[in-house]
Amino acid sequence: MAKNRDGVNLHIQAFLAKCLADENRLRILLSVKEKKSVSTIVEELNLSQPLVSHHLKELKRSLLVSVERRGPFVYYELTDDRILTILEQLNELGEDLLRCRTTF
Amino acid sequence: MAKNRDGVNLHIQAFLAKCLADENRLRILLSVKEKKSVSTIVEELNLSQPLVSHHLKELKRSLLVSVERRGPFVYYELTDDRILTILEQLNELGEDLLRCRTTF
DNA sequence: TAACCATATAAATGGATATTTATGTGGTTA
DNA sequence: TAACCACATAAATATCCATTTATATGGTTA
Repeated sequence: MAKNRDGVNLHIQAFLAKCLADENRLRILLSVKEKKSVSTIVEELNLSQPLVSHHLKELKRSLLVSVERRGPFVYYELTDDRILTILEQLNELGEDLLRCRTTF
Repeated sequence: MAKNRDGVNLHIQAFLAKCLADENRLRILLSVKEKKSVSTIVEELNLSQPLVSHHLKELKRSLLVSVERRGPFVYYELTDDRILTILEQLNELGEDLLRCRTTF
């Protein structure tokens, strides 16, 4: 896999970051910390069903969520909790940056 | 500042993630780990000068880089090293996810 | 099989954003 | 001041992406 001199894969990073770059997708991602059906997510977040399906498809493509069909229901679940840690760090960093800015 | 029940600010997270969601912007971000002038970045990354300026403007807007003018030169530098840690974790997570997928 | 439910997909639309090309601005030096 | 350099900005374009609306698929139950 191609890496630059930092031993880091820009493509992977940008790809995953893209998944985190939309508020609705983030809400869905956080929502499936516990395994949920599509309709449950739709109700919980008050988003249209096709929109939720669309974002879930993206999240699945990024392997951040996994899918399981049970009868007519389809359940989605967060694949790896580390994404939550990363999000927390993004949040903390963002707030610190804002604090510094408004301090000066 | 508005937070959801996870004590987390979706807006900040999505905003910062957007900054990381473009490969060229990532390259620029990593490049200014050491303070550099615009022209240096342009040469180093082989990107057009307006494109680099454009992305630097975005990075500055996100407070991820800081600016300093010295004579005719303008120097940009990473504001906070924590973004590098976050990028490393994104990379590690991404590679692990890929590994799992190709394993099964 | 028909009707129904949950979800996925397609098509259409609007808005954002990456990139290029052209031009402006501000500092420096002759 | 004029010419020049470094950088920023504007305008134009093209691509991508979020969202909506409409429709299809696949499973269930009558």
